[in-house]
Amino acid sequence: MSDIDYEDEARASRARQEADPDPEVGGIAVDRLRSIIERIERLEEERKALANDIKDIFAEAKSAGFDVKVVRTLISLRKKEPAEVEEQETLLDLYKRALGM
Amino acid sequence: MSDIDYEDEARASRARQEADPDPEVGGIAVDRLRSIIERIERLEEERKALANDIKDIFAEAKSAGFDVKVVRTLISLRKKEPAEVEEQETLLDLYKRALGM
Amino acid sequence: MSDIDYEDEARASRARQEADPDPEVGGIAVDRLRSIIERIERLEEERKALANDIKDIFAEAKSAGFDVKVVRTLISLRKKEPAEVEEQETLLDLYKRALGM
Amino acid sequence: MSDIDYEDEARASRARQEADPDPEVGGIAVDRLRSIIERIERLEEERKALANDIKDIFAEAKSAGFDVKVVRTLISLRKKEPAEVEEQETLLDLYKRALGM
DNA sequence: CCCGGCGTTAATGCAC
DNA sequence: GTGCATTAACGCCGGG
Repeated sequence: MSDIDYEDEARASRARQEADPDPEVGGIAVDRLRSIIERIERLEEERKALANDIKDIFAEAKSAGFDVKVVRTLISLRKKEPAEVEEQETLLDLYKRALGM
Repeated sequence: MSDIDYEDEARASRARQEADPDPEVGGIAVDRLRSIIERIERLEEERKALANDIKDIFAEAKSAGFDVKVVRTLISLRKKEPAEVEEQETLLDLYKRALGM
Repeated sequence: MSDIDYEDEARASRARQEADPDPEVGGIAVDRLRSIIERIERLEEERKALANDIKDIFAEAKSAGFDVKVVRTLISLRKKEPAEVEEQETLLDLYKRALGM
Repeated sequence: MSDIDYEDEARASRARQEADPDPEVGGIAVDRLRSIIERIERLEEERKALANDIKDIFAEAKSAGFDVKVVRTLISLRKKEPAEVEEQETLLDLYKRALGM
């Protein structure tokens, strides 16, 4: 363990931020770390907001009488290459027949 | 199975979209479904863009010498109530001691 | 916070384990906790072993020329009620037609 | 698309299973596929049974007054190398201090 | 008894 | 190609 007083360091860090081009605490580039974390947190908030919006739309779909699971399937199909989808379906049928299903 | 010709229906649907306030195909409120799916797809694109932004920042963190896994831990800790974190840590220590760890 | 010295308690606990029918450390039923954890760990090991076995079989399937993804789909279909599968497929077709897909 | 009648093939396949060392349906090694799927399904059943056992033990832990979440944390810590855990904790503390947390 | 939320787990895509 | 990290699906759990 280091004997640096990090509380004091933290206070001092803020005091010298204009003067020091690369302030460090315990060998850590404080401002860089803080910037990284805060940008990520901001973006995650936006992501969460979008997730909520999407959830709301699924709820709307449900209340409009659509089968939500099927709507999800449809969306995921639309993401894929049609040729790929066709290929997989063909193989699935083949395997089913092989098993007598 | 219905004997409606859905191909024709699909074409007809597009033709009468201005006139018909609630066009349906096979009992499905087409415009409603289309709207739902397109809005979700749009939001998912935005979500994906944000995910990429976040990934870039983690890459930046890594190249700046930070331990990405620890940065993640830090961010997740910041999301939680401090009291909750403290409580869990206290219990964890208690259980560890009980087991002689 | 308790003022019990857990280090001492831990040592004492080991000393009295034969004598005490319900040994506790810091209010924790030590043997109960240890039993719970060890049983879970044992079962998780078995689970992991089975997961490896399954992975091996998928690898075998792949090297035998089967499309692993399709095999997975097939297995998941077999888990579901046929009526349910049929229902979902019917709805999916209906939605596709509604969207002119 | 092939013009083979898979229904007939499936019936025929069962008829010749003793005689034919490598029966195929539509180019698929039927017995091989069936074997793969059935072995996987069997192993998955065992996996599910183990998962249930584990769940029961967590329920037991809960009713014995243990904090289930903390017990999970404890188990996951025990899976990791102690040196690794120590390293991560040290870094986490360092980063926290750098941020004045 | 059903529903939504949460946590876990399997599946996909990405980076090395 | 392998392993890892993310993301979507599933099942359990608590609340209405």
